[in-house]
Amino acid sequence: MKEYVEIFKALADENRLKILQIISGAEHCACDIQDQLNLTQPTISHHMKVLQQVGVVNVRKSGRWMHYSINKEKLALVWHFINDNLVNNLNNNIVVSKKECE
Amino acid sequence: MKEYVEIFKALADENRLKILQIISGAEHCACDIQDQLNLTQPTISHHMKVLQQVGVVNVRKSGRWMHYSINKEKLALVWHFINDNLVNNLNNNIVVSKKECE
DNA sequence: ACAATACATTGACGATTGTCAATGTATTGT
DNA sequence: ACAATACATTGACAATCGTCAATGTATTGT
Repeated sequence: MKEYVEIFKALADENRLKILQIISGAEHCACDIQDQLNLTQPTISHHMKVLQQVGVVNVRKSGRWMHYSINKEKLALVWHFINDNLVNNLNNNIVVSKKECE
Repeated sequence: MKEYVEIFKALADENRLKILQIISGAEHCACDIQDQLNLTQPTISHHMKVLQQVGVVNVRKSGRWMHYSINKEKLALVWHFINDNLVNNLNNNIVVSKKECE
């Protein structure tokens, strides 16, 4: 579960969500991302590292360029986590004795 | 989109995820949640406020008790946001001129 | 070899966050 | 009316986070 906490932390930033939207259509290089966001290069680099570390983006290095793309499988896991654990509660938790509050 | 940033911030905490799991099975009061997490009452109160404000939990007051439950519709929206905007990119973004990086 | 390019790393800063102790506010039972 | 209960609010603190300027590291083209 701590894994999902880290993923949600990575998603909990407007600029990182924008980055994911940018690369969700097609693979993009870091310079490309920088052109579309009003941020410095080190900041972009930092955000890409965060997104990589939690596994929601894939990286492909080619010469001087780093090409980033969405890791759909990872995001699908997040998708399932929300659905199974929070919405539908598939892990039918042994409800620890509910108090008599009404 | 900023709305989803706030929701992901709310989900980006281990104790708040635990709270959501606890109430995902059935409605629970705050004291019930406190019994299952090793946190003080003010901290629980704070977390519940965060979860309420972004709309992922519903509240029902009955006398001295506050009864919390999952807002499934809201979580379904999060679920769709990830799927439509990040994984499948349904809002086919007008790809701003990709540079000639290869 | 050298300059230019694409990106990473470091260090610093203000801002935000999770937590708690102390205190406040309704509501219930006697 | 009064004590007890369930929860909210306030204020404080350490820790984390987003950002940038400065600098470092590969890689390419000349």
